[in-house]
Amino acid sequence: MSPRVLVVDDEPQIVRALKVVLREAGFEAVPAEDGASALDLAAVRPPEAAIIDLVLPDIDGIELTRRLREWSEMPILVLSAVGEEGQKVRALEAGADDYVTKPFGTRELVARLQAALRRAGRSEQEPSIVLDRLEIDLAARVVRRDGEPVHLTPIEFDLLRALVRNRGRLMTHRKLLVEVWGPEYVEDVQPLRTHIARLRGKIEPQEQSAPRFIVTDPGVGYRFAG
Amino acid sequence: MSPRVLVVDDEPQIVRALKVVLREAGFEAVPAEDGASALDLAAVRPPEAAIIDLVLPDIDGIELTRRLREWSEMPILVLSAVGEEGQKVRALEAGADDYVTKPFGTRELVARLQAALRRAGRSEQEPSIVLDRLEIDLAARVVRRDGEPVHLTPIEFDLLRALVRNRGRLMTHRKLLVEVWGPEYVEDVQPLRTHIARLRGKIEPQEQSAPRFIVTDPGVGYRFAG
DNA sequence: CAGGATCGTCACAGGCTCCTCACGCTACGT
DNA sequence: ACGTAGCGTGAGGAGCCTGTGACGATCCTG
Repeated sequence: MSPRVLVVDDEPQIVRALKVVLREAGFEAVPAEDGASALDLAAVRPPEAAIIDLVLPDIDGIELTRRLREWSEMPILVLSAVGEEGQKVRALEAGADDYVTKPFGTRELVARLQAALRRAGRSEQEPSIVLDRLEIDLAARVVRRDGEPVHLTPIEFDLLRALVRNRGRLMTHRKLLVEVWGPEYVEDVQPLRTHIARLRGKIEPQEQSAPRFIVTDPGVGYRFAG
Repeated sequence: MSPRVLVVDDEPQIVRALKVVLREAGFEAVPAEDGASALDLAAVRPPEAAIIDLVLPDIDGIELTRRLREWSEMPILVLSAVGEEGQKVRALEAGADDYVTKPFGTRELVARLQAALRRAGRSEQEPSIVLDRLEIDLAARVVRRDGEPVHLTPIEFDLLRALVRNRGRLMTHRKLLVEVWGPEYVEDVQPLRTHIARLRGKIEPQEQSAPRFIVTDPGVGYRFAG
């Protein structure tokens, strides 16, 4: 079952274009041509996300955003034509998750939609993990060892989070570098090593011995033992 | 024990549908088919919340809302058919927490119900916190140090509240800026720093030392030590 | 066994974030 | 008009985070 995306726009060609784009990206577009029918559709069978044009025949996109936000936390993207950028702040205040100016690339739109969905799914509830005497609360960004809070630097925590989110699975150097530093740092393996070392020094139970949590996979990457 | 929700409606099919939906969402539905029996049921064993149809055999939903409000602060959702939107204001004035127009999606209804319960749980009792010699009463918007009231400016108090509501957890610069200043100020970290400094000056026990309450997480944000 | 590749560790220097403080602006009440 | 409260801004300095490069250890391979 592909995720449903409510598309609210009164220009048929835009709706048609979005339908195609979304289908290719694995979404099902649910079209609505004005605010009232959008609210009805969303009420009867709430979609996973919504793309809303700023200008609609009845109420404007911002008002529609506000109405949906009254009861739903679904990701909402607002579309606008050029020259309407001034509305951006108001749209975000009303609860929109992102604001896209026409003309937009279809790939950009899909990317933004997926990013919003990822954020929504993630904020739900990050897992809190306890093993041995190590305690990791990703949401609170807190790590404890033997009950005592351990201070981690930003990179150290992001690294640990990337590993823990995929615990049991192998994380290649490449994946870790992209996730923590960004795509342009794919080559810089040495800093990664250094930070892994520092992280181990803070969370591994005993010095001078085989790591319990962060295991090295020589030539490939690291994995968090879950 | 799942929370009990009073469902007042004289149409058996609606009641049956709501029963199923609520059970799936972790609630127990307590059905009543008219206002009189609803009042009886609520009096005998008060539910956590109520969903009331606008049209009932004896008294109307608004009157029932008013009667319940005389002694209860439970969240109340009023249902109405299309064309009855004019009643919305009256329902809210009578003390309803939300107003849902049929046809409604089951997930929307549940979302609104949960939102209302969240609001109720929050306003009911904003945590009043005492640690060391600091006392914070969020509901009363009062802060004391050693029993003496401390004056906080609006921004300072909102900042403290955002931190205290999430105490123990890290609040990123971004989150604090959105919560206190609004989404359009996401970038303005320096003012945040300044106000944190002023706030610390007013509530931290000793000058010239490591903060006891508002702890800095370098590169990420702040957290309130709870 | 020899060579090479990968990895862990360490000290260090640069840079960035943060705190503090003084100042100017605005809104508001006297 | 004047004073005050609340707020944002910028400079300056301290402290911490981070990347770097070198070195030794380990493992694999030929």
